[in-house]
Amino acid sequence: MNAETYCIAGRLRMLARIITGRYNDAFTHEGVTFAQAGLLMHIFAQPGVRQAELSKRLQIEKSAMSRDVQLLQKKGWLTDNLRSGLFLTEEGRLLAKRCHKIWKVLNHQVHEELDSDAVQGLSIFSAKVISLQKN
Amino acid sequence: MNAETYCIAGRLRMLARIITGRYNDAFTHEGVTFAQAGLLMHIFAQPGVRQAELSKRLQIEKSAMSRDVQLLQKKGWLTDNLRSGLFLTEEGRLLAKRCHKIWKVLNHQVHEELDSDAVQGLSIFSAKVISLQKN
DNA sequence: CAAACAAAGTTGCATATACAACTTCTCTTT
DNA sequence: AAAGAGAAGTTGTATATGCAACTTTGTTTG
Repeated sequence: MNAETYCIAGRLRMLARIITGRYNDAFTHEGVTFAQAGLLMHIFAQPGVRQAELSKRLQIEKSAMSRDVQLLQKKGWLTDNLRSGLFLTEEGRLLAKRCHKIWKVLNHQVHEELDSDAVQGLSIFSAKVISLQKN
Repeated sequence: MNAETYCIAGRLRMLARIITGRYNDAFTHEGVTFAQAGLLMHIFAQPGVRQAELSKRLQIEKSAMSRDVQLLQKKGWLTDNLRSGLFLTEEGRLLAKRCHKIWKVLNHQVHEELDSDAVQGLSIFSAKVISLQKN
């Protein structure tokens, strides 16, 4: 390992921009961003989940989460009362299912393109960051 | 390596949020975000650099870059003509130097906290993504 | 029960980011 | 030099994100 310490934050942010772009492309024809699709899939998998729970799990600030879910609701994918658990509308459920299909194929493709060393590299990094996080 | 393929984009975005928060904290008392500090340091290191060049290097969309540099200018850290290369004002140079001191210490701390396996994991991942990018 | 407190959610404000469309700049070729 | 092409930069519009302050909701306790 060389002594030249590159910027962890800068690198991560750049990678997130690159990969987010790739995922966004895959979802454009459904009219959603990756961030929206991700939330929809989380809510689909756990109907009634609270904002606070998603906020912790995804490490998104609660006010950002509040606005994200308001947007999903405005688009007609979430039922009315956002304060007592999140539930998909029928339209939201259908969309979430289509997103999941897209995601599954795409994520598999990306895993293959990056090869297992790269993916494992990210896993190791991720595990370490998360382990420090929980303190 | 297990068969359960986690979401590369989701993971990266979460990590970027976590680490960005950490870096932002370190820069708050200078009144800059990490993103701003990073740009200042790049421009300090390469006076006269073009937006297009930074845009490619950091993989930030050109319109986003345009607004980022406009903000730096509004804050008094960049000289007038943004279309013919970016130059720091005296105030900008002083700030960039202070940011670099902060960054150096912080980035070193983070490298140590994460240990070399984690950092190397990110390097491997990063190298692979960037190699695919250049096609 | 009522006041106090804590947790959850929202809103004001600011920044970071992308895509599409437009403008400006630069260079080449005639 | 005029025209055209392509690169660079900007602007309109929308989303994603964070911090601080506020409101609402739920729990604890005197």
